Amino acid sequence: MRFKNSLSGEIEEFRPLRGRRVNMYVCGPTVQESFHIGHARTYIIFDSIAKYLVSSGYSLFYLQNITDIDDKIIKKANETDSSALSVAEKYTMEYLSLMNSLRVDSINLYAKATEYIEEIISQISRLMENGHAYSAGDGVYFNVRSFKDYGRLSNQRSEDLVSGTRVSENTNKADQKDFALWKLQKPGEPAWDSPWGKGRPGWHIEDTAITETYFGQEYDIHGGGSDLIFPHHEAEIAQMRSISGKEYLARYWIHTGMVTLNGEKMSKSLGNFITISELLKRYNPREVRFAMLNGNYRSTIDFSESLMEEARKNTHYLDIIYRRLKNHNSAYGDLEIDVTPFRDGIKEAMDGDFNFRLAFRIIMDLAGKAYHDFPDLSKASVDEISSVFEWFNSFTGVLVHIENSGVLKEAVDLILDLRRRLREEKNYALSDLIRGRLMEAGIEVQDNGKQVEWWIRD
RNA sequence: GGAUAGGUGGCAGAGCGGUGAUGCGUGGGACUGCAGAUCCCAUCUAAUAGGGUUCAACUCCCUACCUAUCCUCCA
Repeated sequence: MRFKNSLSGEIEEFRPLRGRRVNMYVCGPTVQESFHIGHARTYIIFDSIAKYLVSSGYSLFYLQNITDIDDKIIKKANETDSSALSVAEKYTMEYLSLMNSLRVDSINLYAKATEYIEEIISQISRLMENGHAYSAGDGVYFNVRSFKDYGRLSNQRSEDLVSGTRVSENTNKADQKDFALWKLQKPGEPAWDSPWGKGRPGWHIEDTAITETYFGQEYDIHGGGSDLIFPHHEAEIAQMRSISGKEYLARYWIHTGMVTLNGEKMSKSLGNFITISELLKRYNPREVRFAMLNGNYRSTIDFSESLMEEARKNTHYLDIIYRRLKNHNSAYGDLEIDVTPFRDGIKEAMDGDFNFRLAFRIIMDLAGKAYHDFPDLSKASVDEISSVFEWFNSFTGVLVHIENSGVLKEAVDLILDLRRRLREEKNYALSDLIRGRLMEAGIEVQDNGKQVEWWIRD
């Protein structure tokens, strides 16, 4: 398996530190505001990458943090006359629920920053002891000059970094590049005890505290949106490596591209975002996943209706074929289709820097072939094709869930059988009424010649 | 100004040093009680500009220009 490592800028062969075991960490959200399509894209991509790693035989520990204490959360709490805790809790719940809707369910553990204060303090103490951090007027800072590789991930030379024009000067810092490890409490702010006084952690330290806890000082993959490369990921590297003295924090870094709206980055601060909830009112989760995966994961995508419509069309096409394969209820033919080239093609696409777009194209080709030859297919071929679909679905999550057993199926089949008789009697008024009512109840019905197909709308 | 991706047909987007992927859209046809879906055909002097390498460049190299993102919080 090969993919682009942002640290080197090269596509590299993936070699985990310990055999088939893989530790992957992805930066989660700050829970202060509703989540938008950009978040959806990043987390859907990593969900699919995680699932692909698992389906390729790796034993994966996928860890994600949730930033539940931060300046913006406090600001939001003040604006809404509530506590930082309740703001964080509200949006944490919303986040988890959205991820659940989007079938993002590969994360083994969500770690909240506030539950790792002890570990955070331990890291800051070690940084103080070995001279990489210092206490200043309003908190504790990391001394960037003390870490020679600062800038390596983002390819920035340390000297080029501070122009001073856009950053409001903080006179407590010894150097403008330095970043906060611990912020001392201001009136009304939530705070924890520490050797440097009551306060709260800076943004970057939670990640290394959490990853050190579960993965140790060096691990395999670190992911996140490309807007986190600088300064966030640079800071994480500086913190952990200054403690560990090791060559790496994570061996491989994967960064996802941004989502723009009318050519401008969708972001909380600009306010030009479409929330995931709004999107889910108009498109089902599988369509959203398709749209977010259907392209190079590192490229910027411009969000548009046509992007979503294309995803909708393609998803529906796959649904039709997959449903037929799974609900095969007519005679089999004797045509054998060799699925090996399709399976290998998808594998090759995915192993080559997670080329979802190409994998999608190949599954579409297989779908077209299956549809075209459907009546002639042998049972073995139907099963083989289904298994390719299922494997594909195991990491993309774009296929429809097939309801092909149970009480509901019995009931719907019965209703549709009665409707079939009405149609034979040309009682279209009643048969259309039944179809209409089933549709209202969320059951799609399609008449394809004599075959009637139905499924539950999602 | 520095860094990182890119600039391909109406749109989205691959691949390849030498047969113009594919999807969406559009046009036409087939099928159909209706709705929906599907199928077939068509849609093309496609490569930001200018140099260079080569028998041959969209594909390699250089230059310019343009776009997005980062250099402040951000997925």
